[in-house]
Amino acid sequence: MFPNGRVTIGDVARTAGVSVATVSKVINQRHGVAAATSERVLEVVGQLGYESSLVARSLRSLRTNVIGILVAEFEPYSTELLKGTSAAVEGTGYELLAYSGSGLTGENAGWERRYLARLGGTLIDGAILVTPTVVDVDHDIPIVAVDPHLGPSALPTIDSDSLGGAIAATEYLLRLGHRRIGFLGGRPDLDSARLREQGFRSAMAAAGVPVHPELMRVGGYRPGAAELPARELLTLAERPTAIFAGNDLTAIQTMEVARSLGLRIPEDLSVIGFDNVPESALANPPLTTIQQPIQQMGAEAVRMLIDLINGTERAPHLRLPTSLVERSSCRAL
Amino acid sequence: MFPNGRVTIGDVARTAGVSVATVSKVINQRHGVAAATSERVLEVVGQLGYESSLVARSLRSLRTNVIGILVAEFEPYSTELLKGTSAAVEGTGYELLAYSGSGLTGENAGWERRYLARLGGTLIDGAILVTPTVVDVDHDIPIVAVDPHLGPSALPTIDSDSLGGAIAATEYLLRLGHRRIGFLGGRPDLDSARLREQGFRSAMAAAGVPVHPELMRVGGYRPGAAELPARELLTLAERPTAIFAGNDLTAIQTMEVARSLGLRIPEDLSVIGFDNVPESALANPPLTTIQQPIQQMGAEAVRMLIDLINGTERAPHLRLPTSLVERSSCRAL
DNA sequence: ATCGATATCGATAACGATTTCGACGCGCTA
DNA sequence: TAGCGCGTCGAAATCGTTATCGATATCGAT
Repeated sequence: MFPNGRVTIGDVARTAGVSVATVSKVINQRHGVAAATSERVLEVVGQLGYESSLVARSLRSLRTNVIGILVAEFEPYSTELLKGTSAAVEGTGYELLAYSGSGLTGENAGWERRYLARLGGTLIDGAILVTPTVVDVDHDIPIVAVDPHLGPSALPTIDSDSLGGAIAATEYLLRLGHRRIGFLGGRPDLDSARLREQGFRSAMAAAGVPVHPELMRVGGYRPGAAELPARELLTLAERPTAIFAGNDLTAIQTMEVARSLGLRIPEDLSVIGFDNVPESALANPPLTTIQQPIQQMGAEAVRMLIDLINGTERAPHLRLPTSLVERSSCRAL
Repeated sequence: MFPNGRVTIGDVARTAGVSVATVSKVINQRHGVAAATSERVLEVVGQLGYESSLVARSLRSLRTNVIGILVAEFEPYSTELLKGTSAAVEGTGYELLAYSGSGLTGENAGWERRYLARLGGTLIDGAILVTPTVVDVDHDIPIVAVDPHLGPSALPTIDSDSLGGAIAATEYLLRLGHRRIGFLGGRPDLDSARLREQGFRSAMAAAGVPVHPELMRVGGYRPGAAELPARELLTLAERPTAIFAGNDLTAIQTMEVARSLGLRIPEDLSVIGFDNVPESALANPPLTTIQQPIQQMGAEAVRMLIDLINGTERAPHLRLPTSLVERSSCRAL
């Protein structure tokens, strides 16, 4: 019926015998249009199956009722977060748009800035940044950071008690009799990674156990990034009896490397992770780890962001508790 | 520096002392601009940190190098799929945009059509529809359906061997000695749900075991939707000794209902699911289920879609195998 | 009958980008 | 010297929508 395939506001206007402007008003429920006209327009809209283009709309106007969540890639942590945000957005009138770039890895830090710019004037009314590589962005729109970058953040943030969790994990290994404990850190630019290392060190110090520099490695949070340091750690002349990994992905990779080296878990090596993503229960053996309430963090991020959009003020920082979940990857020495 | 906060192509043009058109040509590497000019423009682009707006660009032109994946909500199945697509998109030059609406539930079938329209002329070059509620859409852009709707689909589709998987699940329960087996179906408009029921029936028939109509219920795939039918099934005068659930979410809910009714699993009731999402291993007890290669399905969807966009032809239907994974939710009678 | 207040409506300018096409300068040839 | 072709560049149209604001119609009051 229409040459383009797409039916535009112009088509509706022509069919209904009114102007484009009037149709726009009807759609957006602005006042200043007669009830009869409005009804006629709405009928045509229904007949033609017109839907206003999000792209064109967002180019012109300010509100889109869409909130964006920016992740580097969809790995277990960010998808867990996505589940939480998805559930929380239900019934709020907002829609969720998740954006992930390819090749946004390691070297090109600050990609969120570029993406926020690319998303343009406002495809989105606000954004959630997951494990951002920046501490600040031009506040064109409200932004909430989950698991924020190092340093005093200008952004409202949500994280979990990494310090306490790391202490709990370390004390757990200590209690099992381990003394030679390897530490496989996370993305070094993340506040959470620093706190986890700090928690590890302080728990070790409190127990009077020295930490050997050779046992401190950095794994990064990306899938694949932990393989090399894990291998280095496990082929040391004097191998650690336990490894505390900065996140579950790293821990799972460590177990794979260990197995490829002929080590049995937990008999020859204990491994503890951090996050408690669902995959950890699938690992072989099931991973003992520190749980973060990831989905809840996502939900809180949404609530905070919407409050920010609406101008309702709220505490700009929220820290949720962590807890130990014991499975089968650790054993007393 | 710039009133708007955002730096536009116009700002770049003005600063570089050229026209907007020239800047556009430089950005898009069109020929017809002198090397010296090009260099100067690129320098200004760098200085100002200009990024072209995806919104404005997509309004005017055809390609965006973004592919969209439309899901009703981010539950375990669709997020698993997301992981697969995310990994597959890496290195292809495409970016991934996941869109989920709120309140897109049950009653408003055909929401994909509206969304595809809303996404406009082309914010995206192609789309992946996950468990769509429609069998067909206006092919404005290439589209691939994962776990498609009932009926002969005009769309290229990807699914897994639901029939074979359901037969395997049923035979497994039969082998354990169960005869009175309840079936908790999935979204009835999905081809996979129909095939799973069909597989169940045919395996039962092959074993000469009658299926009682009172033991056939429909759960739906949504979180929360299975509670009522599960309760009905478990409070029957003559309770089933085993339940085959149409997907893992349903199975997990069934186990929760069972526990709330004081039933122990697997002592009093065996439960088997379908999908093998990571959450199933976290369930209590860990769920025995039929595995679909969900992430692989996502990866194949991306490959197929990109081939479609590029015009490279490919088989329009792909079916991946399923397999049984035994955990602890089933027991011999 | 005329005026002015109030509703209703539409022409038009943005929004930020891409693309077409004509203008311009320059060197070369007839 | 006039004409032609070529390489560069920019003015302007366009995409679909919303916001502004002037134009028209309606109607009660004087």
